[in-house]
This record gives sequence, structure tokens and C-alpha cells, in this order.
Amino acid sequence: MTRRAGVTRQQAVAVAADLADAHGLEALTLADVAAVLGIRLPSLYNHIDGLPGMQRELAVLGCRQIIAALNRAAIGKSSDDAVIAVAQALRQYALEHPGLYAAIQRAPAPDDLELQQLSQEIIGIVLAVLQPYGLDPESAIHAVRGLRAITHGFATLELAGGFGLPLDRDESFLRLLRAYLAGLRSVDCYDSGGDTADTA
Amino acid sequence: MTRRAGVTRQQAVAVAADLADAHGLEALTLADVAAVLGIRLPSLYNHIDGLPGMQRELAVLGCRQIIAALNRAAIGKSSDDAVIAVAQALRQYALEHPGLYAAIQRAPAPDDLELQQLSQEIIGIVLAVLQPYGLDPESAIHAVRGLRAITHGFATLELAGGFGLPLDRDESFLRLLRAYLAGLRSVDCYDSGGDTADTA
DNA sequence: CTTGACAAACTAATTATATTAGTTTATAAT
DNA sequence: ATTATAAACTAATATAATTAGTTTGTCAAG
Repeated sequence: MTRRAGVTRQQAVAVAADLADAHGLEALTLADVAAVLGIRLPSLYNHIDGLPGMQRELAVLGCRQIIAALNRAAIGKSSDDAVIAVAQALRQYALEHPGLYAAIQRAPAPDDLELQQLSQEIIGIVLAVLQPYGLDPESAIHAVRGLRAITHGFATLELAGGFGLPLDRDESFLRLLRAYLAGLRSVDCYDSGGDTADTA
Repeated sequence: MTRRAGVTRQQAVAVAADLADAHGLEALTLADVAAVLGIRLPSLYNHIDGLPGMQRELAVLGCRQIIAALNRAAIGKSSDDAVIAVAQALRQYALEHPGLYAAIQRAPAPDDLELQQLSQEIIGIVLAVLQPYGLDPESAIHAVRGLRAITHGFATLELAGGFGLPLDRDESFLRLLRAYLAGLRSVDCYDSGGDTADTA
């Protein structure tokens, strides 16, 4: 199976992932990857389809790892606990793997079914965790979008060094999630204006 | 003042802004900017300090435009209306100027006082608009972080094509904001568990 | 009106990266 | 042993950024 005892695609992608997480996705070069692997740059093309191909590989890897992390986080929890755990896991993943996280932030190509399916799987986990809230299908999608925006926005601002003040970021995130979930249960976000009901 | 009737820095930055908004910040090259201006690439260095310098210029321009847009949006509104208007304005700016918006998403250099002050100004507007909620200083900062995360996250996911389903995005955003603001008024996001007070 | 200073353009050269084309070679399977 | 091929290689090309050094148009001072 292994010819020449040489480099495998998995190895190349793993090296690229490490470099991207360490120095940022935008600083990732195939030249560096080849150097770490101990081969010449053009030899990399035996394993991956250029820089765009490598970035796609990183997106696939990132999605798989995120799916695993979210599933792990959701086990044995329900309702608010589950939602918060999943959101925390996603934020933590982004902070620990900024390069891979950045790699998944581009829409998959229209013909890239594998990557599209992986993206869907992530959304599916969030949807599942929102089940106990008893939202109608449309509201559930709005809620998934809301949670994704909250988590993605918070994590990327954090990564960009956007929170300068010395105030605990963990608590900011928790308060944000709690406020949103509390609001989700109230009804006044489901119609355009005044309050129509107050509980449930 | 104008030598050679040549290119000015403002012109160069304006061209770069257009290109970045049209094709993405990562696709912006000084070579393209020079070509549009009708000069050779090295001549650009008479006006801007290389690619990093140009990106900083774009960040400054973006901040100024955002500050103007947010101030305009907040005029004559208060409370929820004002917060929602500001958030909508920020989202709209990001959608209309994706290149400039991306340029402001890197933390300013520690010695770049001008850019730091502009960032602060944006935060100041959000803080001001949250005044009517009567939050204590620490809670106000948490709330600013929450609003920034919500708006930034939603807009960047939108830009990345992250919302695939044919469900109105304007409504998703509005619901998200309403839910958060409703939650902000409730107290259960200010301490770890049960409710301690109810108004304030 | 001349002239000198300088900003702003230029050419030339270097470096880095990605990419393609074509060649060599080690090894697994026959 | 032979052979097919994956996986390495060298060589060459294109693009971009950047630096160095040179030329030149224009403004202002004499």
C-alpha cells in the first residue's frame, strides 16, 4: 500500500493543519508544508490538488473534528445544558484550532457533496439539541441561525483580539447564551411588535 | 500641493477599497491597484507602506464609514429601536462592504493609536445605545460583547454563504436580536442559577 | 525666466510562492 | 527477474511583493 515509504496525504494534511493552527490559515504555504515533510514543493502535488485542494482538505478535517467534539459535548445533557455545552464546545474548538476553524468558513463548492454533507451534519447537531424547545420547523431554523451567529461571532471576535478589556470572556459568553435562551422561551420575538402572551 | 498631477494616497485607497469589496480582501493585490491607477507597482510605494500598510488604510476607512453609519442609524431612536437600528446598520455595512469589513477584523497594532481609537469609538456607540437598559458597568460590557458577537457572527456567516436554506435572513436576524434583548431584560443571565431580583 | 529641490514616477533586480511539464526511481505485484 | 506505477525529483514559468537606484515633471525661490 505504501509506496516508497513516502509521505501520505493524511500526513501532509496533518502538517498543514498544525501550521495553520500555529500561524494562521492565511500564512499557510505549501512550501512550508513540503519543508516540514522533507520533500520538495512539487512533490506535494502527488498528494493534494494545490493550495485550494489543501484548504478543502483542512475544511473536511475541521468539520469531522467539530462533529466529534459537538457530539461528545451533547452526551447526557438536555435542554439549556445541552445547548450551552454544544456552544461552548464549538467556541473551544475555534480557539484551539483557529486554522482549521477558519478553513471551514468558506461555503463548499456547489459540487462538493462531501463537504456540504459535513456542514449539514453540524447544523443537524444544533437542531437536535434544540428539539426540547418545541419550536415549529421554521422557528427552529431561525434559532439554529441565531446560535450559530452567536457562537461564531463570539469566537472569531475573541480570536481576532477584539475583546480588549480585562473582563472574563467565559462569563461574557455564558451571559450571552443565557440571555438568548431566555429570550427564545419568551414569545415576543416571534411577532413584529408588542407582547401578546407572557409565559411558555 | 499636487505634484505631477499624479495619484494621491486617497485615490489609491479608494481603488483598493473597491477591489476588496468586489473580489474579497484576500484577493486584493497591489499589482491590481496599480494597474487600475495606471501606474507601475513600485510607484505605489510612494503613497502607501506596502500591502500591510494598505490593509491598515482600509481598516481606517472602514472604521470611519462604520462610525458614520452607526451614528446615522441611532439618531432619533431609543431603547430596543436604537439597538436594533444600530445592529441592522452594522450588518448592512458588512454586507455592502465585505472587503472593508474584513479589513477591520484584525486587532490594531499595539502602537497604532489612531486605529485603536476608532475601534473604541464603535464600541462607544454601542455602549451609548445600551444606556437606557440601566446596566451596571460590568454588565454593560458583557452586553456590548454580546451584541457585537451577534451582529458580527450573523453578518460573516451570511457573507460566507453559510445560510443555505431559503428562509428570510432579515427575519432570522430580527428574531435573534429580539430574543437577546428580551433576555437582557430578564435577570437570569446575571447570576449562575436562580433569580434574585426582577426589575431594575 | 531660470534653476534647484523634491515628490512621484520609472526601470531593474531579488525573493517567495504556486504551478506545470517532464524525468527518474524505488517498490509492490506478477 | 521484470514491469508498472506511485512518488519522488529537476527544470521552467508566472505572479506578487519588495528594495534599490534613477529619471523627471512641477513648484517655488531667486
